[in-house]
Parts: sequence; structure tokens; C-alpha cells
Amino acid sequence: MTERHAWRHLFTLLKLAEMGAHRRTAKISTEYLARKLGMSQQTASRHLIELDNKGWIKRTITPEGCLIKITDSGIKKLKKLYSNLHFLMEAAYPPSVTLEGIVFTGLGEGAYYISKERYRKQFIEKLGFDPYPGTLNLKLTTDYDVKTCSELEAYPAIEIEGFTNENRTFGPVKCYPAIIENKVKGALISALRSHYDASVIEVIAPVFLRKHLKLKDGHKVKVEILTLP
Amino acid sequence: MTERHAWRHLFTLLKLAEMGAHRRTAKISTEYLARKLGMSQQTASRHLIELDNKGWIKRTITPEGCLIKITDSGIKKLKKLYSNLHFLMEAAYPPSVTLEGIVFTGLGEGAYYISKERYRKQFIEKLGFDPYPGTLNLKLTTDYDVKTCSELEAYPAIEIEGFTNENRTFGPVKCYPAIIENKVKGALISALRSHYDASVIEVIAPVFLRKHLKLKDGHKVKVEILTLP
DNA sequence: ATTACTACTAAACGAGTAC
DNA sequence: TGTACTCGTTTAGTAGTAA
Repeated sequence: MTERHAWRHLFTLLKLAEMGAHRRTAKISTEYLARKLGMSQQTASRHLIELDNKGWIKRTITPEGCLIKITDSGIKKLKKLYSNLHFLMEAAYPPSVTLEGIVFTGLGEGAYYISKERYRKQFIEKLGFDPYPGTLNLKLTTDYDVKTCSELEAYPAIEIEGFTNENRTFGPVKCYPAIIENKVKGALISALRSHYDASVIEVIAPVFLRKHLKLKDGHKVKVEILTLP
Repeated sequence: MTERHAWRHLFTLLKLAEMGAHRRTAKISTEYLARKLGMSQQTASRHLIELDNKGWIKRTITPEGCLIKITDSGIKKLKKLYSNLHFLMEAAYPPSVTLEGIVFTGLGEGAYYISKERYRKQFIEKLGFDPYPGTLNLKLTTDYDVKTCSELEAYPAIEIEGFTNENRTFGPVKCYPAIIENKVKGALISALRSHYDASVIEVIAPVFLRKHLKLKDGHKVKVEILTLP
């Protein structure tokens, strides 16, 4: 059974549910199902056999038609689809945003900020990792990336509180948990951005990204911002 | 474009939405989409072309990948799927239940009750039709039908109030709106059922069902009970 | 890098039909 | 009436590759 084309079966399963088979054993003839699905009786029959083999439905054949009940396993599939959709339709923001930028060497100011203990404690607590004392600077090159990045401002973010010590004030920092190059969990941080311009982003991670991902200036890096769990 | 297999596209559309394309223009390469969907780059490309042709997405090709935004039309398709599922998952009862029974001739008591003015006024008001003064008796023959019918008791029903006149008391009646033989809107009524046994149901409709559907004793009749709008 | 064409393969489907 | 088999047809998917 190719798991690849499971969606066809999922759709058939949905129709069966619409006929009540998710709550009770429903009598559904292959011919009736076929009409509802806009397919032939033979195909409907095959789908039922395949759903049965998958364990998504329990099927009993009678002379008047099939008695069909969707199994817990089948219900789970529908629930999964439902929660995916629910999440999409009800969520205020898209689940993830991907940015790409070119690595460049900054002024090293990132390290200075990151390593401030008052910030660091919050990073550990709120992001779940102890950031490497330094930031990866990325220059956004396309209009798309700059525009997308600017839209991030409206997204929910993890807020790192600012503080004041004897010498000066350190402002609040907004963090967007992100995955760098599909490999490393880290975060995009926003407050320091103003040091450059809107087309620059800074990324932190628990590891030294340049070394860990073998990055050099000019390399293109993908950052996937996770806007919701 | 065959509308028949549209939901292959629906699934691709769902994935695109999961990448945020339902809210913003998202940069998604065919190769990336292909990996997420477990298909080849070529197939992903074709799907995007087809979705574009359907008007479900707006596609702009750039050297770095496609810029994709799901159109209102596409959103509508996802919403439809969502509301279908929502309805299924959140509803307390299955959307419809189908019973089959054999026509038989009763004692004519049905007509006596139905035509009582106190009942009739409520039928018109609550069911939306003036019932033909008589009931169609159906004998349920299979275990499935009897069992399904018994489960109806737990379902929400339209309640017709009982009343008392100078001679006797007329009890309350439960009505389940139904479609008879896929053609006539009527209702299954429950209170009178006790006159026979659990394997008998009585059906009312605005027309004389025996004549309208050319029914004779022994004919098999399908009754689809609508448990929700 | 991309997208997407052409040519081919694999899968899904439906007609006919057995039971 | 039902289901579901075989088998030829249609459709979807992939590989190779051009642009």
C-alpha cells in the first residue's frame, strides 16, 4: 500500500464520515459511495478494501451493502487533517516564514550584547538555549526577503526585557525562534538590527554558526522563522 | 482540468498554506515543495501550474523560486474543507442516518392522531408542512435497521407537545425530519411507534406517500433521517 | 540556481462480468 | 440487488534535460 497516495483514501474516509460512519456503523453500498464521490462503483469498492487493509475502517459485507465503521485509527487521520486546517484557519499568523541572506562580517557588537549576563539569562530561560557569544549577520538581497522580514514585526515574538546598569541602558530585544539551514535551532533577534538597516538580520544559536555550518562571507543562508509552536 | 481529481490539488494547496502562502506571498521552489509533499520536483511544478490555471494560486516565477500566494478562490476551497471537517468533528451526532423498511398496512390509527388539530398546528409550525392525514408504516427487517433506529432516541428531535381534551390524553410526539426515497421531505414520528414494536416506524409527509411514490405493501422504502441542518 | 518540457513508467480507474 | 475480479484505458508521476 503506497503511503504516498494516502490522500485519496483520506478523502474517501471523509465522505464516509459525512455519511455518519465515524460514529456509528453505517450501511453504505459501493454504488452509493461511488455516486457521492463521483467515481465508479469498482473504484469505490477498491477504496473500501484498501481502507480496510490500512485499518482505517471496519467493513462487514452483507447482501444489502457494506456495513462500515471508521476505526480509531481512521478517526485519528481525520482529526490530524482537521487540526492542521484548524491551525491554519484560526491562527493569526502563518506557521513559518523563510528568509535567505548572505553572510557578512559585522562590527562584532553582537557578541558584546549577547554576552551581557542580564540578556543571557533571559535567552536561556525564554529561548531554551545558551547563545554562543556572537551573532551571524545576514544581508537580505531580494525585495521579497526584505519585505517578508519587515512583516515579521507584526508577528508575535519572544520579548527579552531591557535593563539599565551603571553605565548605560540596554533596550528590549525581540526574538523569533528559527531554524538555520534546516539544521540548527536558534533565533533571529531584532533589536540590534537598527545598527544596520532593514535589509540586515542577526541570528543567534547555541553553537558558533560559522564553524558549525562551515560558513564564510558571501555564503547564502536560509533561516526559517517559526512563528508558532 | 478534470474536476474529478481536484482534491489532489487541494492537498497541495493545503501544503502551500502550511508554508504561509494563504496569508502572504511565499517563496517556494518546486524542489522544496516536492520534498514536503514527497513527490518529484516535476510533479510539484505541474501541480503549481495546474493550481494556477484553476485560479487557486497566483504564481510569479523568479530565478530563486516561485512566489506563491493562494487566491481568495483557493482560500475558499480550504475553508470549505475545513468547515466540512469542523462540522463532523464538533457535531454531537452524525449528519444523517438512513433506514430501510417494508411497507405494510396498519390499523389506520395514524390518521386519527395526525388529524387532531392540536397536533396538526404544531406539525405545520415546527416541521414546516401540513401532514397528509395518515402515516406510512414501515417494518424494519434487518438487525442493522432496528439497531440504528433505536439509536435515534438519543438524537435531538423536534418535540410536539401533547395535550388533553375532554375525553383523553394525547402524549407528546418526537419528530425526526427525513427524506423518503430521496424525493419527499417528511418526518419520522416516534410516539406512535409503541403501538407496534421497535422494528416498526411511521412516516408522515405533506403528500399521500403511497400514491405519490406508487408504493404497495411489501415495497422497500428508504428513509433518510436528517439529524442536523 | 531555477522552471518545466518531452518521453516514458507506474498507478488509478472503469467496463465487463462472475458470483 | 449486492461485491469485487480481470484487463484494457486513462491519468498521474518520474527521469532526463533544455532553457
